[in-house]
Amino acid sequence: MAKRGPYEKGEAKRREILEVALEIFAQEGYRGTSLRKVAARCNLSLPGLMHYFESKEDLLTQVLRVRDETARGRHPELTGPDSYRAIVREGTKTPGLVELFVSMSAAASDPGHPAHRHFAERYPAIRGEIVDYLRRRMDEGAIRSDIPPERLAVVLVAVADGVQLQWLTERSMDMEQPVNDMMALLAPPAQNPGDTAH
Amino acid sequence: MAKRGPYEKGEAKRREILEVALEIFAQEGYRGTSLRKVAARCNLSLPGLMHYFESKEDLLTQVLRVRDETARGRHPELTGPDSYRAIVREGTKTPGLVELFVSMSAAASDPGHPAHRHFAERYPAIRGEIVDYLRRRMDEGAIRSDIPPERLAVVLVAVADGVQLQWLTERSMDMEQPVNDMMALLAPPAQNPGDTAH
DNA sequence: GTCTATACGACGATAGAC
DNA sequence: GTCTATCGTCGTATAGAC
Repeated sequence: MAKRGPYEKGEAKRREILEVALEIFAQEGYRGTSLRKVAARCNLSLPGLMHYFESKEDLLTQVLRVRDETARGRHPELTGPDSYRAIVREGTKTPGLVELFVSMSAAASDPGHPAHRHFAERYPAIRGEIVDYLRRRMDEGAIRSDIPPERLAVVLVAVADGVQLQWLTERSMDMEQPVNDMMALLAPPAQNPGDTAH
Repeated sequence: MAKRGPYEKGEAKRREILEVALEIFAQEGYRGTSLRKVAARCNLSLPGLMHYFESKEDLLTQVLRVRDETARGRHPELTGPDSYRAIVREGTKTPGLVELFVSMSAAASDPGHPAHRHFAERYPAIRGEIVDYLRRRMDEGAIRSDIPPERLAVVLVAVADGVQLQWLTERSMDMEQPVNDMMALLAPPAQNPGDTAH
């Protein structure tokens, strides 16, 4: 609102760059793709491209952010395992972006890396959503409640991420099955005779 | 045995390089550590170091292999979750090597990358060991058997890897808890009245 | 604010002398 | 087996046109 005039075009260009970068990484993979190549596809010189970003790491982090938002925004109605399956199904088609995600996870070790903040905020947010889902299903009695939902959320996120690591080298791997198995493990154990059974 | 003479010194030097590299990556992290720095600590020039390896990627892959072997070799008597806990406890002290592992996982996407073969062989091997463990515990009745051990192994490896990803940005995270929770989830459900109960 | 041109230092890789 | 020298490319930094 407050920003008008010159900002308008710049912001549009910035988004264009991010989308082009996203596309290139998806097609040709993140490794071996230089910023000069990205700049060329935007009809820009390298410094021209860097005018919009503080560093390469900054650009990559924003690419990751855009990827996250669009992936989730495409299926806002899905929740719980359904949401996971939809996201995984798209990840299968863009291995380069999965590679980017994993690479950034490693780079984000450094607290000074811009992606550090990104992951530090995203993980709690994602786990929070999962906790909400789990609590709801626990109240319904559809999920065992002997382990607190906060701890289960850590496990579920780990399964989702870890499966991607295996899938990167074993493309034949079914990324949905492990999460399905997890949900099966979360089914409540057989009730004791005098519990809530009729 | 068969290799004598010139090979002897070369092999020793090669191992020395790998150990020095392992040490540097553990201390200063894998990123921002150039091969020239590794070479310097070996009293070698860069080409002198590269005489022993085909490429940087090749060297890194071998570092990863050495790390794997020594980590497992240090606790050969442990099995199942105990083995995992021991390995995790060492990983906590060397974040640089965890970072290296995750980075290599991403790079190994490319079938032409030397680490691709490494992971392609290691994952089935690790899962195989887990399957053996699970089968043993299933026979004892200590673990539920409604999901085949091969599928559970995928889930368990995913949890182990995925927890590391979260831990890289959230160092306060307890890496053992999720695996403990997984083991709790694997406990057999309460038996039906007419099962094997006396 | 937007962008090009140019240069810089460091990287991994390689050729060839010793 | 190890070196010096050099190459091409990377991300980055600065000067200045528009």
